[in-house]
Amino acid sequence: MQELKRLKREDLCRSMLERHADVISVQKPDVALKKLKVIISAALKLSNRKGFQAMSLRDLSKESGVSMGGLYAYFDSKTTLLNMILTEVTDAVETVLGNPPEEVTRDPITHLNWLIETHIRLTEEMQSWFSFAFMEAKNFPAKERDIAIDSEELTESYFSAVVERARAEGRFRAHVTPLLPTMIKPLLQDWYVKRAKYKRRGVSVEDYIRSVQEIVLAACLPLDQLAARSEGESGPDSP
Amino acid sequence: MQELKRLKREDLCRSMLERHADVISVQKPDVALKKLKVIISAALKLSNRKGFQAMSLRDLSKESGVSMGGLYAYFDSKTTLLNMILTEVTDAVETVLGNPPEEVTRDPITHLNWLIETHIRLTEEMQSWFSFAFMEAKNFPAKERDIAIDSEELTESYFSAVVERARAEGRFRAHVTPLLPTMIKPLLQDWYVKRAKYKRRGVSVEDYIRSVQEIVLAACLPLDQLAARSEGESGPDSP
DNA sequence: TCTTGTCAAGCGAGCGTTCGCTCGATAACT
DNA sequence: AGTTATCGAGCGAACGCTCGCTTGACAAGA
Repeated sequence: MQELKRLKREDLCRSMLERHADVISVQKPDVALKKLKVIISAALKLSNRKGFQAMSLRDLSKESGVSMGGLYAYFDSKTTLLNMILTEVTDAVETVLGNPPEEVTRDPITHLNWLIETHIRLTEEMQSWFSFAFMEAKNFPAKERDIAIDSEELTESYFSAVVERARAEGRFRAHVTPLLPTMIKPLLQDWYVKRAKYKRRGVSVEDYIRSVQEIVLAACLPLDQLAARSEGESGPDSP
Repeated sequence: MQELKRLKREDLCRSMLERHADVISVQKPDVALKKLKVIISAALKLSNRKGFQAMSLRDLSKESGVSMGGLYAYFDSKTTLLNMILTEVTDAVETVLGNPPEEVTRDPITHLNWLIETHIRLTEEMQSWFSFAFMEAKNFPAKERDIAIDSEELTESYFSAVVERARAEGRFRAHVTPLLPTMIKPLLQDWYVKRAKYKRRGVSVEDYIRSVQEIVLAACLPLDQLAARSEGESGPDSP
């Protein structure tokens, strides 16, 4: 989980600053970083409350304490602001899920469990970013919508690859639905999409992770291994 | 599936006409029904393309061929239009899922399979309505958002009830995650939320239904029954 | 030490546009 | 002729975005 430590809001804003240096007119890095953090925090808060489209730049100005003109020192259009946040989220997914620790990849089942856990913990850590990026993606301008879709497909491909490998190595039972990798995604997404519901019901991240892992493994592991697992509850991942 | 037959756009619009007779100023029923159908079809088409908020009433006027003033003979505000469609969707869910045929409810496993199949077929039949109602629900005004949330919880309660019954009757294995009923929902929703993706990949409704049923049953049935099922592929639902 | 010049940074009234919505005029029936 | 249905120009408000102006920190010149 050490990668998740690097994903604090400050680091993400620093990365945004570098990536979009051409449209950000503020020169002094410490001033720019401090104010960008305020702006992004306000943008996430407002657009999580009522959606990105419905968030007016006047709302954002009031919430962040930065004037209308001041905002445009950090982006050249509202769509660019969308793009900046979106890029940071999709980059985080690729960085974190695409670089599993070496010891995890030795066993495909361990790898599968790691992907599930890490994805949920990542979306937990960056909950407002993910809500922002994917909940209303279909209403984005074409280019930004494609970024969101590509990111989703990339995530699915990580699951497809590890499922395919487990199948090839004979670690799964004879019949596993070919839609399994696709269907893992909605299970993971529900954690940040319906976050309020789970909070209200007192479901912890750990409960949720374990539950998704159980459902996924129940759908693909050989039956004798399922039996062994349910006897030694909370047993190790690797055989 | 005979209930689904009743859910044609014409019937839904007729129902809307009755339910909102107080705000619809057009008197002649046949004229009103015909025009309402055109308006609703256009509204669903446009808001599925770019979201309800982003759909302006001028867009709707142009798409439907009804003037701005003409539209206001059928609703007194844009929010009322939202409410009219939303109410029809949630009502359809309640009517269809809440009234299973008697022969289905005898066995809880059969009932569970029926709920999964019927929910997916319902959302297939009314795909644009469901996208409209739930994809951007969190950006709705408070009252309409609550309607959408209540409808979701009602759906979940149907699954909770049948899962609880199966558990009580000893039809499930010893350990089943308590989050199972909650997690069925995102699996069902993915069918209309990511409809374009499944279409592109050539996944049929039947494939999808079977896949969800497999995953859900694998998570709760006793292991020996799972073994029996996988031998006699496409076996009957009841033992 | 004090004055003055400079310029990045920030401000907010105001631009053109589009929004949801209204209403008096007109058209189409009975 | 009288009722019902439809129209679309027009309203005030709010939108994304701009631009002339103010501010404040800092360094050079006296």
